[in-house]
Amino acid sequence: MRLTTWNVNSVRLRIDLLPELIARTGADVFCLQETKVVDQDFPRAAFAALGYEHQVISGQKSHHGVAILSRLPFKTSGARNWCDKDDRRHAWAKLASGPEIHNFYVPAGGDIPDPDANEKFAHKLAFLREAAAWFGAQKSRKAPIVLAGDLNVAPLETDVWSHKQLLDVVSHTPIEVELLGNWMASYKFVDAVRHFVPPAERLYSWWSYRAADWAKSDRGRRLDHVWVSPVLKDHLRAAHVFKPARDWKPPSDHVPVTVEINV
DNA sequence: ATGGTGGATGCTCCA
Repeated sequence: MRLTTWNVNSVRLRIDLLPELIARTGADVFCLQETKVVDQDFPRAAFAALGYEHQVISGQKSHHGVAILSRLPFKTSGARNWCDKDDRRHAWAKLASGPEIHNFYVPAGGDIPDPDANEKFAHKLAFLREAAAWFGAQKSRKAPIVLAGDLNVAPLETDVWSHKQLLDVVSHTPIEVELLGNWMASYKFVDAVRHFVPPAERLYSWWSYRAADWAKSDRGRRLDHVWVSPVLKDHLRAAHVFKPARDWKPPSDHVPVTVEINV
């Protein structure tokens, strides 16, 4: 099974890139974030026509929004609210024969890395804590789970273009890195991408729109992740960050991340 | 130190 996570920054603007995306990733399952569209306007038919007829969509007007689009059938699927908000930031699907998939869009957190001064940052920290508590409370921590999404945290020093310069920049602050680590530990998740790419090697999945030349300045961050639960660790086959997508027209500021798992 | 761009929306917010 190949699973691709991609923050599309508007699914309707990115829809024409789908055939290329499918050709490049061979995805059986897509986890999309920032779809930015209400469910009734989601381009369901375009995905179905390409073979992704199993869909769970949780969107809202203008902001956020997630979707799982799959060639493989679901046994059950749904969406969940976090932090008592009805932001659409999480969808899940249990494959009929395969793992349970969770797709997350963690709050970006605003600009000021102080929860007292910035309620968006407070929300982000609360979200990370609540997610860790939720997975930690699962009765059996043995289910095969793939957790993917834009987690809006770059945990390793090599996940950002400058560890020192980003220590006080939201996405790479010590408290965010600690809370993301707690979330991983809550279910003993394994970072499926770093399983293949050594931590010493720089790796990014996002480059700001605000650079004159994103590739030349290369000030990226690895915000998009795929984690697997321990039982799937030995089933991991490959991981790939599809950097050329940053030059697609029109580009998302995030690129697709694909993981291949034997299931 | 600052502002830079892009998306959805509707004369601004969010990333």
